[in-house]
Amino acid sequence: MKQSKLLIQTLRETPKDADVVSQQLMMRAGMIMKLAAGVYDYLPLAFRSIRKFEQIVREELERDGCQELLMPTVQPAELWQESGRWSFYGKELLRFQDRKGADFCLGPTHEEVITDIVRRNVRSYKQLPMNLFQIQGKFRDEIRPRFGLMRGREFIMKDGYSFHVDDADADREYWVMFNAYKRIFGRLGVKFRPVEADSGAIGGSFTHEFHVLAGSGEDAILSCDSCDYTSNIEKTEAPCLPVGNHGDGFKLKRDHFCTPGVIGQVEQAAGMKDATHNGMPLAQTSKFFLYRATFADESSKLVGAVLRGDHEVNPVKVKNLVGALDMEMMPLEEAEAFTGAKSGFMGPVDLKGVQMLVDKSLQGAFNLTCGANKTDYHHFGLDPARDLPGCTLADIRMAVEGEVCPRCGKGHYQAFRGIEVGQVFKLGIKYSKSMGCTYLDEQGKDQPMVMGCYGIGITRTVAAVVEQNYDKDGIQWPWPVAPYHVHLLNLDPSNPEVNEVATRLEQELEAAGFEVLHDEREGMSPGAKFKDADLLGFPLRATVGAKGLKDGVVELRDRRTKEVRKFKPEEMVAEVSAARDRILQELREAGGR
RNA sequence: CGGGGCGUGGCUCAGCCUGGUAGAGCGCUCGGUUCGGGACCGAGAGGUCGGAGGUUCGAAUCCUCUCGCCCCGACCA
Repeated sequence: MKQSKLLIQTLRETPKDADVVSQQLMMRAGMIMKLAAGVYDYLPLAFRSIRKFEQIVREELERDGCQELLMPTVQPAELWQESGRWSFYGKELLRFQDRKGADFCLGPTHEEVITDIVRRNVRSYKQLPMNLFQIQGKFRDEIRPRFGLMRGREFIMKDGYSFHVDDADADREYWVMFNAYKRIFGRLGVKFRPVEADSGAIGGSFTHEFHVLAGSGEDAILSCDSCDYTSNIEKTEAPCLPVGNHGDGFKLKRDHFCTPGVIGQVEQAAGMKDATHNGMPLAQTSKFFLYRATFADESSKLVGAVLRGDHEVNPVKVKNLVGALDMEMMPLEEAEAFTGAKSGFMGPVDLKGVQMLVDKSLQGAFNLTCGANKTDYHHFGLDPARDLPGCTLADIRMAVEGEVCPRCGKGHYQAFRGIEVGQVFKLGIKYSKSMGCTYLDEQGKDQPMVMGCYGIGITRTVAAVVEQNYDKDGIQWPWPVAPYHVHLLNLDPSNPEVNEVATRLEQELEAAGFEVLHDEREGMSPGAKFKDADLLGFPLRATVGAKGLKDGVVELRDRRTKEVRKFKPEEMVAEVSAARDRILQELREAGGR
């Protein structure tokens, strides 16, 4: 490919609204352009990388017998009403009407459509299992799109769905997909981790997210340094860390103390072992949160969470524990009206109609302090077991880096940041049941199919690859998803000899199966071409110039190691092949973990 | 949704406070000199100053409304 004909405009300056590295570099490299908030053009170079990654995904999924199909982006409301999600899916679902006033939406995901397809085409257990996938544009009207391709509103996704006769077979397929995903991300040569994740209240089954590790990742991951327990912090099991009870084992009766000004000092207070404040010992504080949880049947209830003062509540755990569909903190004014105390003096005692959850690190604790639900007063001597009848003891806190892993009891949590690029999920019969996707079993009885779903964010993965592969000069594409393999720089295109050699090398390399971008643009200084080549970041850069040819040599440079080799033009194909083999070998060794 | 900021040529931005001929650098076109890490000279093309309304002799600039974009927040009871 001749670069003079390529649709590309590299930028010397960073566009001002690009806030993450992948977005900055891909915009500067002329790969993507922003069309609207969270909506991007994928220009030819980016599209090549996208297509290459899609191809990897296809190959690995087809190895496991998955079938590719393509569903429409526009979906009728009826299907969503059938599954019940038309009303539950929030504002992320972009809805609109056609000229007749019929409701439609842009598909953010395709459970409804695929379930409809399968229920109309599959009747017998003999046809199962079946695993179908598509690669397609999705639209989710995010509250706040950001981070370029990593959190766009429109993006390309691989979504796959499997259908099974029973739970056991769905579980089997889950692990088949789990391993397929490990191969897929392994082939990219990026550092990634499969991560145990929150599966939400529905189904309650297990799920893994696949994360590409990158400092700019939106998700926090904790990984045990001894066993292989790795999980999203939303889900990470927190070890039980009981407080030593204050008061030498004397269980005090609960009483309240005037403590004006003790607000928002829980953290500090908890750190001061023997400190007192207005006569109130602060060694053992508790903190308290009030939530309103809403459920699938549109009912709602109040939920209270009680934790050690120095611990952080994990709202996802609280939400799942009560089985809520959605949960939010009670607005301050409402909470003040409900408890009768100003912020800083609310507490869990004697609140009616509140499901009370107590973090398990408070098991056996007594003599705790807590808000007294009376402004300027705190209780001292709180004993959850005694004072909070009907409370549930559970893990509701956020685990923290460095804590002992409760799974193996030996290792400690290490923290990572990750970009979620894939997820495998067991759906169960949520959709097949509500939408009547059934099969006839061997007894001729109607049974709902058990489903699994499997997603990979294609465009997000490509961005994540960039997040993990760049230096100050530009991108460093891993071979498998590089837009081109070789950037052939023709430094003197007006020099007939140089031009002849460069053109011949382009043809030879392409004949040998390499993808070559030949920079034969005229009137550009060598420096400018080098800068552009670094920015675009193809794995290999071949240089042909008058200066080199005078000595009978051309050059090959590795974008990553910056190693340069000089040799005769006729050795180019062999040199590129050798470099490719070496790069792919290193990639295999680095792949996976 | 709450708070803050920004909309001026393809990109980065100045001009606005204090109203009076729309600017710079990069990029683009043409000519020339250069030519191994973003060269230089000269000549050009390209802008309803996001949009609407208002104030004024006169608005990129002041006022009102509106649209778009960006950032922060939306867990410490």
